[in-house]
Amino acid sequence: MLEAKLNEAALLKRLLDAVKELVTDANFDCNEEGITLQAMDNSHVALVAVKLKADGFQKYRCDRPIPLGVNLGSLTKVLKCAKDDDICTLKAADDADILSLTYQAKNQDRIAEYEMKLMDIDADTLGIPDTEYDASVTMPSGEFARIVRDLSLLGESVRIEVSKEGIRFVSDGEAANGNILLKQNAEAAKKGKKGSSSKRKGSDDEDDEDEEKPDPEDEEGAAGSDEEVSGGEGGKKKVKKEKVKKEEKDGEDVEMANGADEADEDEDAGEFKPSKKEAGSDAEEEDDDEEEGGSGKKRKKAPGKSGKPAKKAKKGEADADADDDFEGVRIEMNQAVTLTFSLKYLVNFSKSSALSKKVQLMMSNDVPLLVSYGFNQGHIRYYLAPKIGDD
Amino acid sequence: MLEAKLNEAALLKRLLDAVKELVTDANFDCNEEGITLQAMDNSHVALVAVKLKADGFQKYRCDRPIPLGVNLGSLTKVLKCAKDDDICTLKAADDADILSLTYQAKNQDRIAEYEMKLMDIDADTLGIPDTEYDASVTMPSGEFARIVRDLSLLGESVRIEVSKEGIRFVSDGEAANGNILLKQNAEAAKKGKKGSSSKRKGSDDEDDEDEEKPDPEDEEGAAGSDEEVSGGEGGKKKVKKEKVKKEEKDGEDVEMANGADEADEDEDAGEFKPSKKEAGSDAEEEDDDEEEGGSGKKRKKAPGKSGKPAKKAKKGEADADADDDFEGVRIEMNQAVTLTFSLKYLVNFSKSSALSKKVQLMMSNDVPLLVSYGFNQGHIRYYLAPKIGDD
DNA sequence: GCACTGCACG
DNA sequence: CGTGCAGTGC
Repeated sequence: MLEAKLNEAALLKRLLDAVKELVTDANFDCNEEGITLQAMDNSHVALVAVKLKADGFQKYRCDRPIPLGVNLGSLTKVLKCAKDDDICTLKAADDADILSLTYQAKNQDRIAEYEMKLMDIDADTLGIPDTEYDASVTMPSGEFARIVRDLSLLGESVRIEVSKEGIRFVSDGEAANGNILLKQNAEAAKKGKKGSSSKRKGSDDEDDEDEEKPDPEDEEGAAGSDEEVSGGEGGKKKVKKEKVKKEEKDGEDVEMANGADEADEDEDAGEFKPSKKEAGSDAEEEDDDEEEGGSGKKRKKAPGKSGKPAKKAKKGEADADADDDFEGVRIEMNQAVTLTFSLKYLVNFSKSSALSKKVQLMMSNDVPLLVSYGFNQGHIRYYLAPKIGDD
Repeated sequence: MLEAKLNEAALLKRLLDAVKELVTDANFDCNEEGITLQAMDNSHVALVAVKLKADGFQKYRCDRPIPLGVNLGSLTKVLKCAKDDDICTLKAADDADILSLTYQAKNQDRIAEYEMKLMDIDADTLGIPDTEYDASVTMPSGEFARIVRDLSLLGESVRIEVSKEGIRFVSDGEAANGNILLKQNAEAAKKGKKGSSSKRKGSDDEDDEDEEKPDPEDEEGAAGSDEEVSGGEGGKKKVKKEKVKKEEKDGEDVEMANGADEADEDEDAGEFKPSKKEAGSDAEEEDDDEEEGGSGKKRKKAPGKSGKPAKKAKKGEADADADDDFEGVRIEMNQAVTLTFSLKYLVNFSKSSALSKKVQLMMSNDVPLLVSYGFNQGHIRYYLAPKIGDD
């Protein structure tokens, strides 16, 4: 039985607005740790991962893992019936094919109940490769949205170049070329709000639950992250373990083609290859890593990139952006990275701006880009394989 | 070499929004006086003329005349990448086939550079007949836009009747007829802000550079109008010289079919006939008038209509609307005029409302309507031949 | 290939 | 609420 009480329906509404264009149906996987959703987009090029932590709810109870197969269009409609500040309670029986949503006005004088049919969705939930990234850029989410929207007018893809200079977005189109350079704000380097100098790690990614160790300084560290990061706080915030394990889900992991860490299939950059749980062979690849959670770093297969001293990534905070009021651009990198991506997807990702004032881009050469928006209760992350060649 | 720095990208953005639906490609003709664009619409029924004065730029330099052949769709896209208040710099080498646009945030923390391919456009730039108009109506641009949009729902064309009574827009549609009468505001007559009674002329048209004589009382008189109008200030503001010469452009003038002044080809009301510069014969027609600028009145070919004592038209002001805060409808006329126009085009013209709070309609029987929006740095004008008969 | 309708964004 | 863009149908 699931019962999850959310203080503001707005969060769910925004999440669905962000995801519904990318995916039509998906499982909301509920377990005692919270609710996660993972899905590939319809053309299997991008991957979305949403996490809502149990302790972010006003009340949360989930006796045993339940996958709620939802048509996102339907859920969006139902959520439109909620006011932004309604208290929203989700309920489902263990065996249910129905999800109940209750909207309760804060002033108690209105209660609305909706019931939505659930569906059986083939869980092509996936194991997300645990990757270390060579570059992490944190910037205002609105700015990111604006840039990719702008460049999408000119061409199909954007080359993102991260260097000491800053981050540059370049698009070559038929009729026009464009390039936008954002320099790292000077203050970004010294803004050691969380202790170590520029290492504030300032990411919205609060690292997946099993890999990070809660960082006390972090506001959201309290949110119950139980994963440990590789380096001490000194290093650049490189995500040590981006591989999201298929927690509680056994055997359903899918291999991301570009997740270079486990298998060096960098050539697959063009598209993720989700393996259904039924595809035992593929699943195995990831499964071995699945169960270990406590000790961080597991699964860091691409050690070469982690050469730099990883600082104690103070990730762990879903609300990196929430707590970090720094307005500018922060870049943390071990080496320069240049990658090319489809703008169509980035534009889509950038719809999540409503969820966070900041966005974090994590990149390594030949590895899928991670675009991460963190908020108090969790995060939404997108993975997008780079284009190969430089088309 | 051209380098033009505009303090607000918004101006260019609005200009392109206004023009791009009418014309797909056009030359931006740059010379030391500024930048002009003249083009017929795709079906050669309407004509647009845009002027941006050199002194309206924060910085302007143009060593020698350069025509920049631009695809307006592409330029629109590139301009969408600018924020309204970005400082926008246009650059082009003399021989260039590339236009560079740089957007600089006012706060300096972002610099975006775009390069757009230019094209060779057959300069069917045209000489715009210098017409005296029998009636001039200045009204809020939003009101004009609303009226033509409304009437376009009912029918294809509108009959515009200007009389002492006011200005009336009449549309007869299949299912319904409509007519809207705007009376001249009483105050318009006495609002002798500039000296003579209602003659404030309040037009957005600041008359092309060489034809007007600056009128001291006019706020925008300073804008450098050097033409004199026929009558003394007492008369109605009739535009004495609407013929836009092809400044700096030699031989490229085209004759507007309906420009009745030179040749009395009123029968051509249906469509403009642009003559390429190659068409030497046509060009000559207008060229003779081209060079005289200082002494007003030149080129007043249709004296018959100027029978009334034309008041000193205080045109010359590009920012007629800018300086004229008068909110109502002002009519200045020598004789009643009734003309019928295609609403489709008027609706299109009215997209320029973003550029000016006021619009000026200039009409004479059987002559193309001039719809003029003035702003601080210049103007945008549209010419539309009347429908013949009363269909 | 063009036009119309629906969806999404500002 | 209005405008623009994309997808579908004719």
